[in-house]
Amino acid sequence: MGLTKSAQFTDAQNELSALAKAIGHPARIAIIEYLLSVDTCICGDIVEVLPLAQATVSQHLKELKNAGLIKGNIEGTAICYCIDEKGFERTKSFFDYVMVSLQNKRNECC
Amino acid sequence: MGLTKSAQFTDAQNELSALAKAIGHPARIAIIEYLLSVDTCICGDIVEVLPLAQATVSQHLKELKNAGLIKGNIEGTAICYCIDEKGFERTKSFFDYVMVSLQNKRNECC
DNA sequence: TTATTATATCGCAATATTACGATAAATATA
DNA sequence: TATATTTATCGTAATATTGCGATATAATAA
Repeated sequence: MGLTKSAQFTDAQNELSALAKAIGHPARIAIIEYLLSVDTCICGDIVEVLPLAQATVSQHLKELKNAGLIKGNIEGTAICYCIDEKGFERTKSFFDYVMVSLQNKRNECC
Repeated sequence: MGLTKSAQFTDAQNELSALAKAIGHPARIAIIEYLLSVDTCICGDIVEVLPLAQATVSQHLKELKNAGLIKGNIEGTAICYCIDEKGFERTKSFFDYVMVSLQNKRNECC
């Protein structure tokens, strides 16, 4: 089997899990952190910083872009990537919701 | 190959990506949402709510527990699971950091 | 036009995840 | 003790992800 039953879950559940999944790799965390540390960036910069081959980095960038966490502009022969705030805001609002729910509950269960 | 090069990344990067990875499945989002919506819960409750077999749900619960996102108490023949605030706080602080970094930057790149 | 440079995609091999039925383990009940 | 009930684990099959070398693609430079 091994096929996630996406159709059985809500759109919100699928969208949020897709965002979290995209963040769920150390190389992609490193890319996000790097993008936050520089004003602008091209793919080549990141390849030099990461301990991975160019093809692999390109793949990780694609996944972050598909998830809506980064966006890119063509800039001559290079591509300038940067953080896409909207994706992060959606993910952050989930954690805010979780935190608020927890405080409204004061769970004595465990 | 297919073996994530964890050793090449920092502990913080690996820990955070592990948390995000655990959240990165719609069934596990659904479990978290369910735990937030009830005061207490046992595995049987969740199995009825989710469109998955009991063995699969148990596996997802185990992953959430390993990631430190939920915790469980033995309660007779049942197990009471609930949210582990610490794991969520660590993940949330990452998004807070990302958001603060973005605001301090006003990225004109893309 | 012909390099050169930068990024993306293809194809492959290896590991990981997902899902489930069957079964084990542990506690409660008759 | 025997039987149900509940959750965990095992074994297996299928799909997904990771990583890289090789190659394609696109734009600049000579």
